This record gives sequence, structure tokens and C-alpha cells, in this order.
Amino acid sequence: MTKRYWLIKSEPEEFSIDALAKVKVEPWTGIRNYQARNFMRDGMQIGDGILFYHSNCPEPGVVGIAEVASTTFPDPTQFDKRSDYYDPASKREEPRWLAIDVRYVRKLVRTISLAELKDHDELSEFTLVRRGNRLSVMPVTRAHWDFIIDLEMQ
DNA sequence: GCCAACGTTGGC
DNA sequence: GCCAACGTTGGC
Repeated sequence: MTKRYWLIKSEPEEFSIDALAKVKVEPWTGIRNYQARNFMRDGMQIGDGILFYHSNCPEPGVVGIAEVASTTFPDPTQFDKRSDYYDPASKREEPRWLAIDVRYVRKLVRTISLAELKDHDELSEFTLVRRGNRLSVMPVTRAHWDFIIDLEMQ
């Protein structure tokens, strides 16, 4: 099975790369977008690479590397009335929302900012930098993955 | 805090 | 099924 690559967004005030480094494995819950869910369900395989992206913060950008640590399972927060992610329309027999486990791999030696990513023509087709993109889980091509990782040491 | 871009909801 | 209204995301 060929390894695939992904990018997931997280608001560092909610859950940062440092928080992931501390817990090592985190259930990635609260995804409430069908396209993002389908990427997790139909695309993600254990061991796939993940670019960990900080959004909604002073310097949005890629800050670390993680990996897919489980296949999808029903997101428990959809059934939790006290959760912000509670979905009264979702039934236990037929869960609408799914989660995966994300495992920490390493922090990048520096943040590769969104502004920097936008500067490179090689990444012009990358979903993240396309106008209007709001996906919190998206696929990354091998070529884009390699290019971004190479930027780290420049 | 503003607001563009999108997704979702619900009336019809 | 259409589409206006509304809510959310997330950069700036």
C-alpha cells in the first residue's frame, strides 16, 4: 500500500503541535465537513504522513509532522450533549462523523508560513493556497510534500 | 474586528 | 430543487 500524505489544520490555542508532542497520540475529533470526513474515511491509511498546520493564529503555517495512527472510528463528540461538536441528528447506529488517531512524529525546525508557501510557484496547485479553501483535512501530493519538507532547511 | 468565501438550512 | 439567509472558517 502506497503511503499517502495529508495536511490537517488545528488552531494552536485549541490544540497545538506542542500539545500533540506531549500526548503523542490524539483522537482527531470535531471534523464536521463531509469532504474532510470522506478524505479520512476513504483515503487515510495507518502510517500516512500528515503535515500539521496551525491556523487562525499570528503566523499560520506548517509547524510539524504527524502520522495517521488508526483507521476511522465514530467521533464520540457527536453523541456528547455537552460537547461543542454535539450533533443531535447523528444516530449511534449510523454515525455521521468520524475521527482518526493522529500520532506525533516531530516538530519542524521552523514554521513554514502560509505566506512562504504562497510564494512558491511549485505549490500553486496545492489546495491549501487555493483561494477560498476552508478544508481542515486535505490530501497533499508526494511532490508537494517533498517540496515543503525541503523548504524546512532553507 | 473585518470580511470574503463557502457550506448549510429551510421556506416555498 | 431553488435560492436567500445565515453561520463558519480563517487570513489579514
